[in-house]
Amino acid sequence: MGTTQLESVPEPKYWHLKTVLTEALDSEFSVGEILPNERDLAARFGVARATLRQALEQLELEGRLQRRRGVGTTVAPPRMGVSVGSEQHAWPGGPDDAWHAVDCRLEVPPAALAEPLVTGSDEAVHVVRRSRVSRGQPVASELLYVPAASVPDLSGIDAPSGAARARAVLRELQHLELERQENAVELGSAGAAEARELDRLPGAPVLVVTTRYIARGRAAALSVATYRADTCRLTFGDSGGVEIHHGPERQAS
Amino acid sequence: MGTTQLESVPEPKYWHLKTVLTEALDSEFSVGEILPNERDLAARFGVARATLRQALEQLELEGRLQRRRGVGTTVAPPRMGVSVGSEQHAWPGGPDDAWHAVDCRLEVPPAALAEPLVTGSDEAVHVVRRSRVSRGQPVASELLYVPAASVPDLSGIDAPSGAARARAVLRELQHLELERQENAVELGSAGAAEARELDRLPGAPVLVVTTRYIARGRAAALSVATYRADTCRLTFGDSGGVEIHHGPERQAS
DNA sequence: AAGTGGTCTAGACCACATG
DNA sequence: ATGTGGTCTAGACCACTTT
Repeated sequence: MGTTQLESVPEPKYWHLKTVLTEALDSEFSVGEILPNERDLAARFGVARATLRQALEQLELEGRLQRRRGVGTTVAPPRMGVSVGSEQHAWPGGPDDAWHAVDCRLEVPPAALAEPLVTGSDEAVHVVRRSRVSRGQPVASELLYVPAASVPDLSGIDAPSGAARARAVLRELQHLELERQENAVELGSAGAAEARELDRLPGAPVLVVTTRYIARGRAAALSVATYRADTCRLTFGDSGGVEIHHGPERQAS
Repeated sequence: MGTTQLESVPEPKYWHLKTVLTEALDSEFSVGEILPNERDLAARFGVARATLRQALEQLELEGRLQRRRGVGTTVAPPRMGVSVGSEQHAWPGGPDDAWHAVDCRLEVPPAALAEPLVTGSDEAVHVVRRSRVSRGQPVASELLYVPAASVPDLSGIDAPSGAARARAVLRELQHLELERQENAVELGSAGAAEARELDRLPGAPVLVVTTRYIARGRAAALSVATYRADTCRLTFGDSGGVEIHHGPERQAS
């Protein structure tokens, strides 16, 4: 024959690059190790920097690489499993929940949330801001919308805002009997605020977990939590979750 | 004073573009409507095509747009909620599950899955391929790994492969008593095979749902399901899920 | 054949972190 | 000051769908 009649559908360069890099990561690199810079890598592979970046972007999306402006590109550790929507339903802020309250303000929620909250469109609700840290790294940022009707006894609390008030709202929530909770996960991108909180650039991919807490047949609270998609694997249902390993990938010295 | 001393941190053009486009989508466009082509849009906004594309990519990632090569860019409908990990644990292939079996082969699973499956590294297992369609659109593709030990009575089945054998394997699974299941969700990108199955380009963002089915204290099956991240919102726990609406967005005529 | 989005290039400049 | 990744440009060509 002579010519190998394959390549009738030549795969894009960045795709091939990604494959090569993935194999290199699996076999020749250690977690935490820094890669050559983009200009050198591009030259080494004989492609334009933009093409190389296309491959690196995908690898970062898959949690294999971590890139930081001004610093460099490093090999990322395996994603950490973070548990969401535990089997035994529980209010946020209860014992053994991984969050810590940051702030609380009284605000009118975005129009997009009016329906699931069952509040009037212009009705102000308590907005509790919480953050979640795992292994010393911020992994999620949450906005918890609590209609005033869900925490009727919120009096005698002098703090009009701040972490103290946030904890007070969460404490009052526990008094309600939780019927059930509804969860949803979808892909999103970090807004300016979440990006700062998660130590990422705006637009970074995030997993958005929306939880509706139902009590007495009504939505007593609505949580919108954004998790770093590059570093997190969300586990739910029963304990733990499944560990997936890439390759040899030793620990960097 | 004079100059508005803001813009000390000027936001990137593509970010601003994304904001403008989002507002336009919310107020001036209908679901299914086609946008002007990229060259025209770029010219209209006075930016390079690559910059415009950066904005469009993010909007597609967020499920607001749908782009198809050779066709154009259209306004995407709201994401559809697809239920995963139903509350009442059940084996795959049971009554009222949304999947349909496609194929089944006997293969050695990728090394990365050996540990969660608890099989020997070189042990072949049944690999059932299933696909899931919702509203006439493919939304997910699954590989279900079933160790031979989990389906001991798989004899008298003459079909060595194909959909018939796949259904047989699933049927045999029901005989085991399911202890519990462990779920995890993470972000990934479609490989060549999944991309074809999901009607997307390779590298498209997907939500990977890994489920480990536990019976008699051992992993009796392992499912790796990849969902289209652009069109799907995964719901779990109790029924339904939370509906989020963007804006007016009328239905296209 | 025409029109669309997808890939690729070779540059330039900017924002950020570090020495 | 230097080096990194992030943004942006103005072009070119390719793969695909539709007419």
